[in-house]
Amino acid sequence: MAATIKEVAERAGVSIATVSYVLNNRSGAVRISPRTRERIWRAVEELGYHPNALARGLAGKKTHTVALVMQYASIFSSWSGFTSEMMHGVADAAHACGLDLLLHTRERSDVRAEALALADGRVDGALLLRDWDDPLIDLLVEHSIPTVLIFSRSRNATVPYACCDDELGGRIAGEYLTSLGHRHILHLTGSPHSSAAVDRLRGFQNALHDAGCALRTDHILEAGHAGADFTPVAEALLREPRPTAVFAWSDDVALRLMAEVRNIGLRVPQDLSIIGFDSTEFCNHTHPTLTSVAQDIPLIAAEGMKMLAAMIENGSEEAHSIVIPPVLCIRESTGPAPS
Amino acid sequence: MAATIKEVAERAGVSIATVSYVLNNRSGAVRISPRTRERIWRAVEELGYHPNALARGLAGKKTHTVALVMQYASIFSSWSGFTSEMMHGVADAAHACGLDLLLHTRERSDVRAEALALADGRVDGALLLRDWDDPLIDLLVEHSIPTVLIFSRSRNATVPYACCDDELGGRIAGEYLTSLGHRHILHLTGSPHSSAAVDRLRGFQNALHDAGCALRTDHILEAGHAGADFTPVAEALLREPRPTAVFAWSDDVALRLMAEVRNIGLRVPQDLSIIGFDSTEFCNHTHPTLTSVAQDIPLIAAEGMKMLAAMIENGSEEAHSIVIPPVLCIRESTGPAPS
DNA sequence: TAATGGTGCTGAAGCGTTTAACCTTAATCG
DNA sequence: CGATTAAGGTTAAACGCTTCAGCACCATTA
Repeated sequence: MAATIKEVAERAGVSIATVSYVLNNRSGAVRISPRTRERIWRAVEELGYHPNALARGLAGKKTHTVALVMQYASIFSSWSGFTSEMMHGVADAAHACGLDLLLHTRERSDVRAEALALADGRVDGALLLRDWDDPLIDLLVEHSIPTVLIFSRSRNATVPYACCDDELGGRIAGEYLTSLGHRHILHLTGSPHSSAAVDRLRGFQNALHDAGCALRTDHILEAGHAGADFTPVAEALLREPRPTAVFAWSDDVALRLMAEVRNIGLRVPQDLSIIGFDSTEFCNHTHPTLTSVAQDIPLIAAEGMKMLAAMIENGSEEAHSIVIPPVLCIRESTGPAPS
Repeated sequence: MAATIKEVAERAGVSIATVSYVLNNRSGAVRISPRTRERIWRAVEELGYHPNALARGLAGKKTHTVALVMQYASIFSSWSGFTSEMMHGVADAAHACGLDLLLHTRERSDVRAEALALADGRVDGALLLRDWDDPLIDLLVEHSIPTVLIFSRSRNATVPYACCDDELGGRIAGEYLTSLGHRHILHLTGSPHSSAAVDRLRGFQNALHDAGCALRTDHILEAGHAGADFTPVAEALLREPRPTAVFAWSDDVALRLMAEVRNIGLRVPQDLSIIGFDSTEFCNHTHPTLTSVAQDIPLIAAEGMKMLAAMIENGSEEAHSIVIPPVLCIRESTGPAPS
């Protein structure tokens, strides 16, 4: 259907090889006169030729495509804007690096199959948004597929990552709330498989400990993205000693908490302060607006993509992980502890 | 690096062709004894073999990959959850159809280049989330790439589409607001290049007209997704005759409107009713919760994907567009017109 | 005049599959 | 007993591209 390199060669009256050299501008490898170049480009133009990416990938060794591999379900079912901002960053950076994006959102049940599928030649590398202990990571290394983790640390030293300094983020939240005078604080954490959630918890715990009001075990509740049950949270809010503040590990969770809190009849922030994480755009549009620890999501995503591009280019050497510090973004949902 | 079909053949002691036949289970084409099959599968297992998708695509004629082509910038910069729900639907359906997803989010400046890139052999078809008058559509048809539009009608009869009945959606909003007694209503519309925005406007206009309170021209304001300027909206809200209700063409816009309205000092819904479109999850979490015309985003996305899969399978014949009716979802942001 | 070197190109071998066409062997038939 | 036929494969030509190795030609140089 589409024109092939052969047709271009015929029309320009040269060999296929010559066309290939000109198209890839492999200067130095072989010299081609300006006149011949000119003729070839004209033929390309006239035929509307575009090289076949499959053939190119097969013959050469690069496809200029990377996979974005996500945890299924959990990721697109969240409506916090995290996903959108991340995709934005990833797509931007990929484009800037001249890479195309193949989306992988399979169940994580058949990790081996997923790894094999990723090794089918279509991609030069993989950007992973997965649990930090995901077996897929090691499998990709085995298949020697350049891999970078985003929004998670990596336990495999050969796999670099780009993420927020989540421990610092947790600490920031803790220091801020205690500085407001809060002593009894609830923490809604994420999955224990998420290094981000775990780190935020640890940082938060340390901050509270340093402030002399250690986090109670029964004040740590897991509240993943999706339609998690919030009744334990409601109970904890009313149980003595009643918390006067909540640190939610994500804006997503914070927002759902706000609705819950309204139902109970507590006022934010007079009765209860709430702080989230991510500081996505909609924090400005809730009522009251949501105080949140801000991580630069597009930046982190983009940095991850750039690292991956570099690994693909130069081999996996010298790829160095990157950790971006978060900053506190104070809005209306937090205030002094009630006396 | 990865095992090839050749190695499998050698290990199983058969020819490459035999392996190919067994792997693709092309029964009827050639017969292979159970014992040979068995040996081949064992070799596959032992070598961890997975066919190279590029070679397969080159030799055969299918890649089992489709492109999801989006309007750049506009799409991931929205935080309303539309994008997330759509991606969810698309990813799900693609997986169900055995298709992989290649993401295309280029600028729409170089449409010809984009079309050529889509014709580079990597994809069997394209799912488009674009302006309804986008020149890319016709270009893809020229290149005879199976194409389906989602969330937009198509002006090219050979390109089927899956979308919401947006005109009905507009009508529903109009009938509901007029039934509440509102006579002066503001409409925040989207881009004139979006068939959804245009259709919703038309349906809304018709409904108001039928109710005997035609929509004033100065009560139609464009408010696209991104950081559009809202001062004209603020002005219109205070200008006589003062609107008592607003129909926003998307939840995204409605949410930003709510913040704006709070600044002005109007109460929702006592002073001003607000109705959005999409009824994404966060409508349940705003304060007050947001009344909205609900379209089934994942369903529409999935139907589009299924149509595309069918077109790829059976050729472009008999593909029939699908239009899903929306329903009204009443929450707290709308109420009777103030007397 | 022969050797050397640069210029400008071409031939052909891959890359890993699919698939139409053909080949071999042994059993079956008339 | 020679001809069919079925079973169970194999051969080799694509698919569209990259790239190494060479080759012909002309202009220098020794």
